[in-house]
Amino acid sequence: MPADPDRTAGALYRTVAADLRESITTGRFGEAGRLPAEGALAEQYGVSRGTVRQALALLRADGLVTSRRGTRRVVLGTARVQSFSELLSFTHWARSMGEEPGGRLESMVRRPADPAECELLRLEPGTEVYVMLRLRTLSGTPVMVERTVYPPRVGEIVAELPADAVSHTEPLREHGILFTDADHTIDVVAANTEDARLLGCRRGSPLLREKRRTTDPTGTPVEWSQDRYLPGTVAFSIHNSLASSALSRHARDGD
Amino acid sequence: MPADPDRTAGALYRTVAADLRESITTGRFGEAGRLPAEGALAEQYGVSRGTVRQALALLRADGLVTSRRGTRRVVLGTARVQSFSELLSFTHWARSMGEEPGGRLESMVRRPADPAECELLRLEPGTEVYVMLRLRTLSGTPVMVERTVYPPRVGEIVAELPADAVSHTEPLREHGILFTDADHTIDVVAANTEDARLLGCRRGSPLLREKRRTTDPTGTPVEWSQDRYLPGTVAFSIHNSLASSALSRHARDGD
DNA sequence: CCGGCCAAGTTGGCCAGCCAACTTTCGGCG
DNA sequence: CGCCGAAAGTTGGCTGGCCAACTTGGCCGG
Repeated sequence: MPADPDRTAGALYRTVAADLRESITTGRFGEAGRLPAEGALAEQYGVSRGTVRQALALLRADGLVTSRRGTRRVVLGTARVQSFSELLSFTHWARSMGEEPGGRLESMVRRPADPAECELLRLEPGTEVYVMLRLRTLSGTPVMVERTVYPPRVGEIVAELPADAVSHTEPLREHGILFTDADHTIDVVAANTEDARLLGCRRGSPLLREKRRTTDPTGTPVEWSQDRYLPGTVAFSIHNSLASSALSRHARDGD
Repeated sequence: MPADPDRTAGALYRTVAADLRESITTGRFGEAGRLPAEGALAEQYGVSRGTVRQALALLRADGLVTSRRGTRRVVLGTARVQSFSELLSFTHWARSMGEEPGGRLESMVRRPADPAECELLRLEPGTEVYVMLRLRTLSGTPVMVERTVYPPRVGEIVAELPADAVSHTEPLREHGILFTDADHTIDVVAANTEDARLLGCRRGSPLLREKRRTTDPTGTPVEWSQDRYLPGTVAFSIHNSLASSALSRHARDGD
């Protein structure tokens, strides 16, 4: 699967968006320059203005351009937003940076879900889930501990994978398990004994935690994961704007 | 300014979106139920299908509903996405949680910008900037240290505010300084001596850091800020999907 | 009873057009 | 020279329509 989803689909507006994105990042419109008018772009690409507007909406959501009534769009930044899969898949992300991803399976157990897990994965109480613990490495050095809970349908497939499989999301996709929507929560926790042992840090030392709940196109949860990163190895980056915002700030209230 | 931007604008699609959002969060369509068809909604609200689609695009971006070709939309979650201003303004955010925000100005100095600041705020080398250091509190207890660099146009206004002003963004808005787009980067840092003194923690103890660069509608940077939160006081939450994604994961490479 | 095919329902995508709101520019006038 | 107003340019918003792609459920035949 190509890295850029804009290029994959046959949708016209994604093609236009991809082309504009490249023009922007290569500086064709200048550092803080202005884009051609919607009408001009429509004529240039041979599409309707509505299609151009769809393409520009993608760029605006990524924080590449501003847009307000009355003036041409202005280049905001020469973007770095990766594709959705680079965010979900550690493997994909690592490779896009030119690093060699690795994973060591520590444990994989099957047990009844606790009430909280049932709620998150939307399962009947007592359903069996698959709980995985993996140490993830970049070019051999440990950077992250991954604790993932899978519902049966997904866990059955993951359990069959070889223990040294680097990527789990890719085989899952081939089995028809699709990841399309994810909710992330990011905060700080202290390393517990297990974290410390696996990551080679001291117990109590700070880790960047990403909690993630992923669903498939039907809205069915397919994954509930807690990833704990060593400081200095990763940072999360988000763009938001008045036009549309998916980021929020929460008070923490336990796990 | 009302909390919900959907309600403020006269735009039809925002009104529809706000109404649908409420219907979803009050569970009118069920926990994981299905929405009425676009056509049905169009008739119900007396608008065209295109307008309904615009409204639904907002909900999809917020992670409230899925959408795929062939089936009705499905409720994903009963959302918690706040308005854009609740993310940018500590004051607004605190009040929406029922907490009493406070701020103590530690220092406000004017000095030439260093090269990195010039780059970020897009200023000529050597331009004078205003550097602010503030301790932010929730109901009296310190939770965050805020270090903000303002370009002259903005800094001049902030410098005139009383030292005990709780909110800075609100007065700025009244002076015509608008915050519309922001890039956030989230990671972990160790508290330095100053952080430790202000927050009452130990030097070297972990803090959740949010770096933020905010621009106005013209794309001109108006703020560059580093906020450092005590662990356990805040968490950041993001939704992303295959359809559109503004979140990304980065390798850290210094500040 | 099971499986496959077909039709209805639904969303994705694209087009053409219209008007309103807003910004910028430019020229005229004081 | 500077201010103000008009006009041109541009994006936001909304309508109505059309077809394609896809999902679902039911019908029919084996």
